[in-house]
Amino acid sequence: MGAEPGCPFGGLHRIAVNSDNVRPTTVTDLDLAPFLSRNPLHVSVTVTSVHDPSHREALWELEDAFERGDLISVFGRCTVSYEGRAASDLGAGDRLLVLKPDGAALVHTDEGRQPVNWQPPGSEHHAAIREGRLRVRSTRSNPDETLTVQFSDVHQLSAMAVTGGRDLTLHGSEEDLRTRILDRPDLVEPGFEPKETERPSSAGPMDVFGVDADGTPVVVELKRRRVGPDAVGQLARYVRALREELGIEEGSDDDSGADRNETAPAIRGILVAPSVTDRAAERLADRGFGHVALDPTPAE
Amino acid sequence: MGAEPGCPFGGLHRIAVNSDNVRPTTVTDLDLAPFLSRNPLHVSVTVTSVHDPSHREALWELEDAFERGDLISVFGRCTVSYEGRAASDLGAGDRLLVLKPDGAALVHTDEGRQPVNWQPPGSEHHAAIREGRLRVRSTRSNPDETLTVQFSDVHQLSAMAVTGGRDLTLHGSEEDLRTRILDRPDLVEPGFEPKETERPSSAGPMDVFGVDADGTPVVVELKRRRVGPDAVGQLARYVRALREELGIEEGSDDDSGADRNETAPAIRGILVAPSVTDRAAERLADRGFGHVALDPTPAE
DNA sequence: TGCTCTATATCGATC
DNA sequence: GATCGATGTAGAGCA
Repeated sequence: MGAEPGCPFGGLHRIAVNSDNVRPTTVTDLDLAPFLSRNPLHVSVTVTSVHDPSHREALWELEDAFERGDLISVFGRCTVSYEGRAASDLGAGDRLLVLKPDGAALVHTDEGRQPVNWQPPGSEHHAAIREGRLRVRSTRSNPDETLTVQFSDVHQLSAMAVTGGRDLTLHGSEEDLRTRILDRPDLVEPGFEPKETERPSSAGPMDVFGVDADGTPVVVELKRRRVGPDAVGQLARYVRALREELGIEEGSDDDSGADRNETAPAIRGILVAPSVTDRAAERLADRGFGHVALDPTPAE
Repeated sequence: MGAEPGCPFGGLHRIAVNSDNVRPTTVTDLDLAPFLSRNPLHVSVTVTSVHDPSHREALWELEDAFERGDLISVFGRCTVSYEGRAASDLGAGDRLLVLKPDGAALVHTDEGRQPVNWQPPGSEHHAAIREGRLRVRSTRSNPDETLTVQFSDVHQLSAMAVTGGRDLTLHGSEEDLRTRILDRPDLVEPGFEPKETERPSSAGPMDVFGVDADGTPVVVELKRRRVGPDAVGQLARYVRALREELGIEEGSDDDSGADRNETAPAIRGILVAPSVTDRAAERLADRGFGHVALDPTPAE
């Protein structure tokens, strides 16, 4: 690249000064805009970036990025307020605001996997300058919710045109567990025969419905990980619904397990999960349900 | 600010050229490092930013930012793989990687509130150059999990030292609902008297325990929003546990509601929530429980 | 650490 | 749009 005498990089690149904070912005495109241009730094075809922009600059860049459908990242000092299903306020601090073209908005601090405030996809982003601050507002309806981020300082704003590559392949989900059991029903118990998946009932669809070696109906509930009492309740609802549907007399529902064998429920329930908590095990025993320890994917 | 003849901004600011992609990097600090320095753009005391850096530059900046405990944002083209409780792979594409000093890592595409891949806080970030790509790896134990992001191109890397402002005040939570009920027990029903919150039981702590106008024990389950059948099951567990604990004969647990009044349970259950689903309403009726429609915060 | 439960949960399928 | 169940749920509180 060519360098002029006394200013080695004065040729292709421009340096603009923000009047309010006297910081440089470098522009690498080739157009010869006026010297004190506020144009942003275009570092490549896909990324736009400005450093310590004035609110006005930041506003322009945001609106352009909205227009382009860019993925946007803003570092800055801001306050955040949310009002909707709940309401929250967050005092001034340095944070990262991420704005997505699908309407999602995320406010991240330096801690936590979860954003401290957010707005789900489908929201609408708007930017404006109000009372000397850059205000970014994201709103949605049903439910009506508003997220407002007010920047006193924008340290860094970047926007990238994102293309493709959204095809995540995930292994080890509950679906893998179902596949595994349908492939090898004996993993549930010898003689188990799956008849139907997602079989409808008044309590909702059950994961796997089948019969055991004796021909007794079996409801199987699948969980990809260690489960608590709620999963037992879910299985119980399916079993109860099926009993009602088939007009089968209910087994005793109390804790007098002495005559469990005599009053064995005409429909069995089996919970398939890697493991269960103590409380869940108790409830399984109360209900007369079985537990099969099984992972979504085979151990190595 | 002073401008030298022929190069108006050659004084305080340096422009460095990356040998591999011939793009400028501006440095605004005042130290007089060698001309072709690879130093990043320090736009303020708190933010570091580099544009289209070489992998080596990006690596240096990442390691410095890790050292400083910065909040980091990286735009670039990358592949992502995860292995742990489950496993996943994601092909090449433009994404945003956020690295937090508490160990959290987030990979965001242009869609969704949720990161496409992530690592929770407590993980350890490591960066390296492998096979011509910049590899950022985040690992944790218990469970053992690894997230690997491999950049073929880094478009933009920013890091910010984040300070303070983590005190979120949230209103409209279940705690608000509890406060509201303790303040005005008549909102549950006239004559209701709260006795205890978080009262322990073998099924876990119940939200509110009290007595009604007749002195009958009442278990109150609170939900801040519309609820499904799971909440009824939860309430039922508390009521059952309390019956057992107090040695009270169980009310009938089936659907023969004809003699509901005669065998009325000696312990009542009330679900307080803005509304309930149809299925939940059925189960409430089955169990003989009540429902009180109430919001966490009063309607305007 | 393990267990239980909440969440502005989010997300997808299904009706 | 409402409902229901899965999630690599995350996160908090407590034993």
